Amino acid sequence: MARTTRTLKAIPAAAPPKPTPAGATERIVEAITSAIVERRLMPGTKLAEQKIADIFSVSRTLVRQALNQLSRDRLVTLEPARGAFVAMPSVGEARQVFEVRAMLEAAMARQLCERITDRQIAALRDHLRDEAAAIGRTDVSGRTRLLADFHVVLARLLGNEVLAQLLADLLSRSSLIALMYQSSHSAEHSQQEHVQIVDALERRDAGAAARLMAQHIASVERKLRLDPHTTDLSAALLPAG
Amino acid sequence: MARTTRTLKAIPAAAPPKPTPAGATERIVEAITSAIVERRLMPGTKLAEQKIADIFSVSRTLVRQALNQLSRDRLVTLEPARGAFVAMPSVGEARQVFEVRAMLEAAMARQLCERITDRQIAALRDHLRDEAAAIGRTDVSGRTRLLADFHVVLARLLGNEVLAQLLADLLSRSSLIALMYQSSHSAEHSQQEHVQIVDALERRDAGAAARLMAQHIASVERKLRLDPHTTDLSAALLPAG
DNA sequence: GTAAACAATAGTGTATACACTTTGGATCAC
DNA sequence: GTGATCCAAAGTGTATACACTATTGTTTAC
Repeated sequence: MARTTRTLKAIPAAAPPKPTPAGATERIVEAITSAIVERRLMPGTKLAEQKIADIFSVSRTLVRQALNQLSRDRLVTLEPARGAFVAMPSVGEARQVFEVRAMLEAAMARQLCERITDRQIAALRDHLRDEAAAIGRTDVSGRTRLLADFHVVLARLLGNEVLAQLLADLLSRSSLIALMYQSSHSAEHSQQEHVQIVDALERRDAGAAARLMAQHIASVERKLRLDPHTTDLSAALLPAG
Repeated sequence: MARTTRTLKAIPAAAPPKPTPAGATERIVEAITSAIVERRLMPGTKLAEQKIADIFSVSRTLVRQALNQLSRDRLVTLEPARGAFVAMPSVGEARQVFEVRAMLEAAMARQLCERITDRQIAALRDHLRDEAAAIGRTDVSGRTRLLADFHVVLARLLGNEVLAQLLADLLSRSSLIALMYQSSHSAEHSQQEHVQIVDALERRDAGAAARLMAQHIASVERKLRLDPHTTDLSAALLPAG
C-alpha cells in the first residue's frame, strides 16, 4: 500500500528542476554584494536583519549567515549588539588592499608569461573585446564587473583557484573602495592598460607584464580621492582649524 | 526607589573583568583551529554540531556560526545535509597554496628591504631566538606556531594588516597541508632558512631576500609527500592494480 | 543466500521564541 | 528652558523546536 508512494524517492532525478535554490543564503549574499558594488547600497547603510529577511521571505537565521559571510569579505562590518552596516574602508585599508594587489598581480603576470598558451591569449582578447563593448554601450554596472573580472580571469589562466578566489575577494573590496572614494579613473583608461598588459603577455615579456600590471594598479589607486574623507567631524566642520 | 540600582549602569567599568568571554563563537573557532593545527583532530574527522555544542555548553546556533567561519578559512568543509568535516586539502590545492605564498611572500620580502628599520630587525632577531629556543625544548606545538608566525610577523612589519591577515589564512591552511601530507621538513632547517632571510633583510639585499624566501617556501613544499595520498579507495586497496 | 526495499535513528536546515541591549523620546527635577 | 532620568519601541544574540535528509540495520522477496 505504501509501496507506490515510497518508491518515488528511489528515482534519483537528474538535477534540472533546481536553477539556483541550492543555497538560499548564497542568494542573499549575491544580492547584497551586487547591490553594494553597483552602488545601490551606499557605505554606512544599516542592514537590519528583519527587513532583509522580509524582502527575501526567509527567517533572520539565513540573513545572519549571509551577513556573517559578507563581514568576512569585509563588505559589511558587524558592530556588536548594534547591527550590520555596509563597510566604510579607511584610507589606510584602501592603501593596503592596493599594495597587496600590486604584489600579487605583478607576480602573477610574471608567472603567466612562462605558461600562457596562444589559445589563452585568444581568450583574453575576447575578454578585452567584451570590455570595449560594455564601455561603448556605457553599461556602467556591466563594465565595472568586466574590468574587475579581467584580473580574476588572469588568475584562472594560471590554473590556480586559490589565487583566483583570493583575488576575487580583493577585487570586491577594491570596488567598494573605488565607490567610496569617488574614483575618477575612467573605464577607457583602465581598458587601454589591460590591452597593454595582454600585449606584453603575448610577447612573453615577463618584466614588462609585471611592470605594466603594477603601474595599472598604481594608476587606479592614484585616481582615488584619498585625502578628503576625514572621519574626524571637527576637522571637517572647521577647515580653518 | 529604583534609583539606586539603575544608576549602576552609569559606571562605565574599565574592562578587566572580561578575559575572553567577548565572543563565544570566537572561542569555539579558536579551539577547533588549535585542535586541527596541533594535530588533535585529523583530516576527515566529522564535526557533529550537537557534540561540539555540548562540549562548550552552548547551543548549535553558535557552533554552526563557528563552523561556517572555519569553512571560509578552508579548515573545515561543509557537505550539505551531511555535516562538517576537518578539511582534506587535495594535492592540487596544496600546490596552489604554496604557489600563492611564494608569490606573495617573495614580493613582501622585496618590499620589506626598502622600509625595514634597525629596530624592526632587532625584533626579528628576538623572534628567531624564540624559534631556536622552542626547537631546543622540542616544544612541538609551540615551535610549529612560532615558525608560522615568522611569516605573519614580516607582514606586520610592512604595516599592512590586510596582507597579514591574508597570510595568516594561508599559513593555517599550510599547517593543515603539512600535517596531512606528513611533512618531513625539519624544524631546524626551516629555522636556519629564516635566519638567512633576516640576514638578507639586514643587508637590505632585496634580490637575495626575495630569492631566499621563494626557496624557503619551495623547500617546505618539496618535503611534502604529495604523491601517495590518494582519495581513490580502490587504488589504495589494490596497489597492484 | 543475495540483493533490494523498508524502517528507525541520528543529524542537519530553517524557523520561531525569548532575553537583553541599544536608542529615541517623554517625563521630571531644577 | 535646560539638564538628566526613565520608559517604550526596535533590534540583536542565543536557545529551542520542528521538518526534512541521510545513514544504518533489518526485513522481505526471489
